[in-house]
Amino acid sequence: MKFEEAKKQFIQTWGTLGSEWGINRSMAQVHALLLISPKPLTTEDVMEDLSISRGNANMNLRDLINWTLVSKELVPGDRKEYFVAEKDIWEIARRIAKERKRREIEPVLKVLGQLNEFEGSKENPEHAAFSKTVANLGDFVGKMDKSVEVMLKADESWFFSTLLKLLK
Amino acid sequence: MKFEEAKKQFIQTWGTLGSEWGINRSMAQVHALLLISPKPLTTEDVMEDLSISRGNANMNLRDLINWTLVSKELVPGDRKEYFVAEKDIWEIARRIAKERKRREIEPVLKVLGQLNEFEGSKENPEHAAFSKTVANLGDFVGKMDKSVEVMLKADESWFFSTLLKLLK
DNA sequence: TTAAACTTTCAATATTTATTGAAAGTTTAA
DNA sequence: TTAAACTTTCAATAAATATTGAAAGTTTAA
Repeated sequence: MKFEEAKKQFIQTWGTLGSEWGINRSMAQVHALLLISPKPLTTEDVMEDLSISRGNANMNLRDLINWTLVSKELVPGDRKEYFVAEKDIWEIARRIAKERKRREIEPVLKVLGQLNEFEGSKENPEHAAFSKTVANLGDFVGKMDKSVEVMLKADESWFFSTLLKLLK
Repeated sequence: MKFEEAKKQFIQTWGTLGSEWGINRSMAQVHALLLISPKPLTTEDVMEDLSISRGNANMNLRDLINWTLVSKELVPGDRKEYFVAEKDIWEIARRIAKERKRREIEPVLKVLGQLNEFEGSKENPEHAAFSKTVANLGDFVGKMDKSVEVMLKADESWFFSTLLKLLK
């Protein structure tokens, strides 16, 4: 396989994976492009390489910056903004986990807590089943939340070695 | 909060979470509905409770069955099909993890493996950066894949206690 | 200042994804 | 058998989401 083909396939694969995980395809592709670039890229570079519009490139770069996966970089003597991606995969995973914890897990945890205080009677099977499910889920999501905290505090080698040495 | 309101909010919250994770909103809502139902439900029950069409209800129930999160149940003396959800949250998590591993992680792992065999030169910085990123990602995704395997073999109490006792 | 270089915004449009509902298909009781 | 009860399919439609590109906004060098 030629380099150009491999590059295309990498960007496309990462885009597909992104959309399966609720991330906009273009954003994942811009990320992929920056991940494999040895040097900072401009908005124009991104537009050309991915054949997308200026507005689209700009928006996705801004989103990636919000996710703390990409940062702006200044090149002395040049007015353009350049962009670089964090390259350390473990650091990327941590930043994504941190954001999703904050944006998704925590709000759900809050709602589940509130829902357990509804006015119901133990005699009513509907109410009883509801209580039980909400409590179990709250418990589980709480553990997931704590697990992500462990991951955020850990370093890569400790985290995986703890898990993996248990697998024959 | 009254039961009916709590129920609505639960279904809505689960639907939102689903769509954030690349799962169709209706499918997550059907799942939520079955999760809190003390008894098996028919397609009609689902249609009415969620105000969705027969086709939609049928499709999402079929999808949930494919994900092994819901199963058909026969009620003697009744021709209708009834549906029940797996209620054990840990079991649900394992089944989802198993499916996503198969559908998403494994294909990506395969592609990343192939991409490392592209024809490139060490001298070319583009090629070198590409190799490095692809190799690092392959390594990381491989560890994720193994971690999911650990989870699939483990039981809930072991899995979480191993992780959580490390968190003060 | 100012005008060129660059970035951001956003209404219009295109694309993708989900939903409907009626028709076709299947199963079962009699 | 057959016809009623039920399930599935799928083309049409609606809804949600992403993308465009031109205009507005901002920054900088001179």
